[in-house]
Amino acid sequence: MAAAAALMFEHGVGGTSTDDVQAAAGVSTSQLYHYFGDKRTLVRAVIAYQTQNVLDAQQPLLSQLDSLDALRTWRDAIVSLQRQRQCQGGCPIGSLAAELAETWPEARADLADGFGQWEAGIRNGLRAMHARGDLRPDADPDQLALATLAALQGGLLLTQVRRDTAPLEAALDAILAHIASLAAPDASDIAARHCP
Amino acid sequence: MAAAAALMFEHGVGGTSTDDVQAAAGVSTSQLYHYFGDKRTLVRAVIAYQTQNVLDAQQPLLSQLDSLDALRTWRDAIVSLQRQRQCQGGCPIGSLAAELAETWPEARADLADGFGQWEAGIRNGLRAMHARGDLRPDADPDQLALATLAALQGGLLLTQVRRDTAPLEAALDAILAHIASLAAPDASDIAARHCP
DNA sequence: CATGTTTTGGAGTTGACACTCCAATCTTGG
DNA sequence: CCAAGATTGGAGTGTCAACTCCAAAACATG
Repeated sequence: MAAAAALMFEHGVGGTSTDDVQAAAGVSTSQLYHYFGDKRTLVRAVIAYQTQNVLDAQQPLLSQLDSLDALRTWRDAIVSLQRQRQCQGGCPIGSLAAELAETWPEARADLADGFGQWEAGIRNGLRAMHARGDLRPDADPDQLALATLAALQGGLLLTQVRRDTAPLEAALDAILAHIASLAAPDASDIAARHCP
Repeated sequence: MAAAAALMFEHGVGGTSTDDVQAAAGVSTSQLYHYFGDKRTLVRAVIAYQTQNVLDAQQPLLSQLDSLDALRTWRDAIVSLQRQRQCQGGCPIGSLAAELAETWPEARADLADGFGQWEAGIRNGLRAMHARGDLRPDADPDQLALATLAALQGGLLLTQVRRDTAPLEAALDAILAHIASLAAPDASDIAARHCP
């Protein structure tokens, strides 16, 4: 399972044969087919596994993503993770999505669901900020959450292709700056403001 | 060539056999191998073809992408194109990138180059705005261009997976709003500004 | 310990796919 | 009109990947 996920992350679904998975996991053909039935089932299991993996990894930061500082810490964590991977591999869910979405409706649904959960994590934080009055009333936290996830995915893709974290940083910094610009000014800001 | 590009856009590179291409293009095996040598060469030709396609399609808008209005028109064009495609297919370059980047260094380089040209198109417009004083001096047009392309790619991916243009719109609107917030205030804005 | 059930090993089958090969056809230059 | 070369058709080949199958081993239950 973990072996299959790792191989498919590295070589794509199409580039990973069941033999490869067997060799990496140290199991025989019959075991693999006994537990998974066929390759499609295996792939869907990998989708679920990777979704869970990503969500678990993000959980600690995601659950408290309700301030600009938290968002910046989150950004830094993602960038440094990508850097330590030498920009190889993009997003585990995003890569699967791009490869499978168009050719396999069931997989697309699974992946849409995975993205949905991720988006929900981000959305919760932004909604909390909004409810607390940290974001201006006219800001739409749901839309910002969607835009943030999109920026992350696009940044990861470009970063993967260019082998350079600059696009990821630019994308996340832009969306964070945008969120910051929608932050409700607090008392001290108002006091400090002056006419030009 | 066009047939191969269309098939690979729809079913991915792995999901497109040389037989499929032959059937779609109405040519025989020997023609295909006479002109392309092998599948790898064909795929690289498809990458070049799609890059050119995208750049040509964007050219009219991209070459004048030097104002907020132009950016908004560009955004609308992309969203409506995606909508009329019923959100199928994502970005021709982005899909290829996600599928091939990790497993084939030469293709990755080709795709990085394609993205580079696209980014350059966006960058030119933003640099023009910056030079003309439409953007605040502390805004970095190069970084904004990168972030814009990333937002577009991420938005397209999520839109493809969810079969709904909302993510694309959210992503592009966020980055455009961010650029707008970096626009240098003109005389009338300053006149209209007042202390709270 | 006996018997039935689940799990495992690995050889074997089937089909698809990238690619080859040579004969037939068309094009070109004299 | 002829010969040399370029181009085309399509059957054929080797490889590889997904999946099957059955016998052997492990395990459970009375």
